[in-house]
Amino acid sequence: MTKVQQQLQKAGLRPTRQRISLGELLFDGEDHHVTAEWLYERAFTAKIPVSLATVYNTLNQFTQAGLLREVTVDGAKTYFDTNTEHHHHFYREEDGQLIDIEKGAVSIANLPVPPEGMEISRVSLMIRIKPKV
Amino acid sequence: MTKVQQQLQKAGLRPTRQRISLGELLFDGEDHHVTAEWLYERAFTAKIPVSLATVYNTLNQFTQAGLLREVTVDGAKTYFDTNTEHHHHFYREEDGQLIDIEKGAVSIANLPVPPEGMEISRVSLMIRIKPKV
DNA sequence: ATTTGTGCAAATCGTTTGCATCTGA
DNA sequence: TCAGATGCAAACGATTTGCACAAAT
Repeated sequence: MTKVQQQLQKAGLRPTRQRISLGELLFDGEDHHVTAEWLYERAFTAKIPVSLATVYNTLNQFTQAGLLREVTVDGAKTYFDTNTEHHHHFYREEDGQLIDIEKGAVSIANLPVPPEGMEISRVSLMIRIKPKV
Repeated sequence: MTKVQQQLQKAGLRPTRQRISLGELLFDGEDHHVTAEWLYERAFTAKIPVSLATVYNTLNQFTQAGLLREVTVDGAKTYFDTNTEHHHHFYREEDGQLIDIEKGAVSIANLPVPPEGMEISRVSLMIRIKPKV
């Protein structure tokens, strides 16, 4: 039983062909920031027969299971980050790529107090970058 | 000539009925975070005949002209902020409302250095909040 | 008179869903 | 066996666009 299969099992997800295959593409030890579309194409070139709908479903399930973290950028696309630790991103405006910011490379001083009766759920910092002129 | 008309003129936008009306709704001295849909309904109840497409177009033009600032939150909706100064937001997860964070209430220590050949274009901090349990 | 804006409906994009069919435990 | 997963195509919601008509300079 592969590592991916174990992860799926622990998450209560049936280790089906497509979930295992997609899992293998995603969890190869590196950090990835993928869109559904990207993963779909990647699977296609890897000769893994899977539909786009299933890729979406699978990404959402993986996210629910805590295997991925959803990152929303501009409007449009949603990224899924294989690095599920809390961290921030650079966002390259030219091509829409996300780049991790090393944990600890930034710190936010004196977080503002949330309004009465509210508590902070998540803090996200996004640094948009563009080519120097 | 009203204030809004002057703003439009300065921005090189023809002061048409709908632009003036929408401008009046937006720039009433308070800060607003509006969605196209919201403004459309607001205009409707204010008996301003305008189509949703025109609301979108107008918001985009105002944004280009620097009269508004676009704020993207989750996926889906885009907000337009009448406060065009650089500032951050609380985001209420329960109802999707944006709340300004007073300028100077937060500070980000040691911003990370962008990758080679890149420069920072914009830094945005979004603090998601939820009701205390 | 010319240029620019507006309204409508159709088009687009990313994403989700309904449903019949398959598949893993 | 049989709940749960997959594929497809159709449904979706937010936003944009093409084009005929209307209004501003």
